[in-house]
Amino acid sequence: MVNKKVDELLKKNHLSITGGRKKILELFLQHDGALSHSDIEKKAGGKFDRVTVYRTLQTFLEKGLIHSIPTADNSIRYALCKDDCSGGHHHDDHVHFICNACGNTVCLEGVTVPTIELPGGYVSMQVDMLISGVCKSCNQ
Amino acid sequence: MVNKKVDELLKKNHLSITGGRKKILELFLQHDGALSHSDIEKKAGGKFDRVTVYRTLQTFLEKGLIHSIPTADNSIRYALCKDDCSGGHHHDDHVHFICNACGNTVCLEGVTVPTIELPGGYVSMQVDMLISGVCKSCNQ
DNA sequence: AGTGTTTTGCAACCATGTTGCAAATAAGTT
DNA sequence: AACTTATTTGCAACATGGTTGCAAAACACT
Repeated sequence: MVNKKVDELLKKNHLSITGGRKKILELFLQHDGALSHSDIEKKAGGKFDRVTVYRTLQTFLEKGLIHSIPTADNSIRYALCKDDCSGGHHHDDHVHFICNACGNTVCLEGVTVPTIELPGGYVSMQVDMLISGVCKSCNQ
Repeated sequence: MVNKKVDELLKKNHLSITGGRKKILELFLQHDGALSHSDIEKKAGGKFDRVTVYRTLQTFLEKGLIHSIPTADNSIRYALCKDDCSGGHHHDDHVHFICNACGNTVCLEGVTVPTIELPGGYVSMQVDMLISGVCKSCNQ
């Protein structure tokens, strides 16, 4: 049951179990891809206030339940962290794929970010890869 | 002289030479780092209308003079394309570094984006790398 | 200098994101 | 189950970011 999983996740992260949080977590679990704020608002059917959605996403981010994906069109997307993003503030490096055809964004879990040689003096703390192209579903 | 270079760049791209465009190009040439829309507005000292800045950036993007850099905080930054981004719509892959200390964003020209093995069915068209950490200047 | 095209500034508008505060809801206790 | 406290929500209001239409100004060309 999805509902049970949602409750567990919230409890594990010391968050009050409320309707809004449950609904948004469910959406993430169901969708299997990244969601933007407006995606969530639409899918939730106007049932929750805009502000609540913003605050919930903010909370989930801080607790490490989701991570944010930068995009070129100024619309942050969020995706569930598998394995709780190794629990805490230190996020893993991610490879994200944005499909130009369907607009969907997915987090490629299997692909590892290669190590990069930076010029002297630069210290890397986090690496994000953004790959755009055509995804599996759209590629016939 | 910077002024001459600016004029040349505009002429080469079949753009009318106007005060606003010259000023914005100068800012990019001087700053050696990525600029956001609001950066430009501030640095230009309120001399130009907000709309003009937006439209100028849009034009520069289309002509391949600048490229946009996705960021995690929903504020697109723009940077000059060295070598005119190999002239045209096909942008090269870029590695961008965002400093958590000074907030500055630079385009690391020397670093090449490694080739990545994507899962079957995925076709890559463009790759962007976003590395955050501490930059050379801030690292003492 | 004169003419046609391009660019600018203004006003108005919509989308996105934030803050303060009172009302509502959840959690913990007896 | 009722009560108390802490947390969360919704509302209003605001700030910022970005777009569009249109008339006036600036530019390019002869």
